[in-house]
Amino acid sequence: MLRISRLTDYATVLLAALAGEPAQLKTATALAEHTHIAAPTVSKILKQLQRAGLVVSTRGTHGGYQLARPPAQISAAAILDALEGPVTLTDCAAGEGHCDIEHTCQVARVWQRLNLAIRRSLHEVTLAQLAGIDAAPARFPALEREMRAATGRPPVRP
Amino acid sequence: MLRISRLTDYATVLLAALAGEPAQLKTATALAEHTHIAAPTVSKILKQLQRAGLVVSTRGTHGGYQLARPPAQISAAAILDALEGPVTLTDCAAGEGHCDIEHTCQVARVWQRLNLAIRRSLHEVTLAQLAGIDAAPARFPALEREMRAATGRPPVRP
DNA sequence: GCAAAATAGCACTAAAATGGTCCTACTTTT
DNA sequence: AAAAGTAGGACCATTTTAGTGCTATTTTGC
Repeated sequence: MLRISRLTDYATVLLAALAGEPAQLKTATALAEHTHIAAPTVSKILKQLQRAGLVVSTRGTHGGYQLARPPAQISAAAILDALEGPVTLTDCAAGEGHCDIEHTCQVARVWQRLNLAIRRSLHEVTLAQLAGIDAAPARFPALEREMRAATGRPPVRP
Repeated sequence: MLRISRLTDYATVLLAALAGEPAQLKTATALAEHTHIAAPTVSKILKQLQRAGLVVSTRGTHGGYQLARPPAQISAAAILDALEGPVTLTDCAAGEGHCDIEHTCQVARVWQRLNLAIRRSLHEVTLAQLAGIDAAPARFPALEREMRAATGRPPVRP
């Protein structure tokens, strides 16, 4: 849990490779060689990314793939959505609660809220940062401090 | 992805039920009836929670389970760890990078950092909040604002 | 106009994680 | 000794995930 699927990880690596020279077309096989990911898998992922509008493809002899937007304009959330669709932390959340403890059970509510917080974080991470071509590294420094302020107590022990 | 397994969700519900009257022993079957989770599954989960030290068990005729600590001292991170072990967002992270783009590829690094931020958030959420018996609701308000400050740019579009 | 080089889309298979069940052993109380 | 409970492990079914293969379709170059 709280895991990124391997294909999604591959996708970020492929996009990072494309982010190197955003203007240049790269073929699926070239990307496969460069990243050491199996060629059919690369193909499959690029098709999904194309459908999601993150890369544009050119067919024909000198065809290939390139980013649809500059790396700073592509968020990690967009990549995850492209590969895995919009995901929720739990499925109980949207369902009709048929457990006896509905009224006292905040569980689903809290998960959903946390889920939203995570999605927002993902939204702030850009491909430029993932690819390491952005001067400003991705940082999440104040999360802990903020959480503590919000919950009004010192951190509990694990 | 970014999903909590159903068993982990069940575990939080069971713990929330136990958090109602922390002093009281509850049997596995009683919890099953109360939460509408299948009895063998409840049993299985409680065993795992016991091994992880989140609940204590008493055997014998009037045995049962109860929380090992007050609800405010049990974090969501501890629950996840108990059910799923310490999780990483990707496995590439700890491995020896054998892709050609190592030097320019920050992918693993960023994922790890995000993973850490999420874990810290989970660490701040207490069972008391999950169970709704705490006056202060779990909130993650400033995450977005903080991220924006950290990355120094306006939010990208999805 | 035809061949080559590329992507597009689909279906299918194999493997792994997940969820759930069952059975047997141990412990405490009556 | 019996009953009520937990402990632990083996086991199976289902679903999800990862990967492969095949057949179009499009563009370039000769």
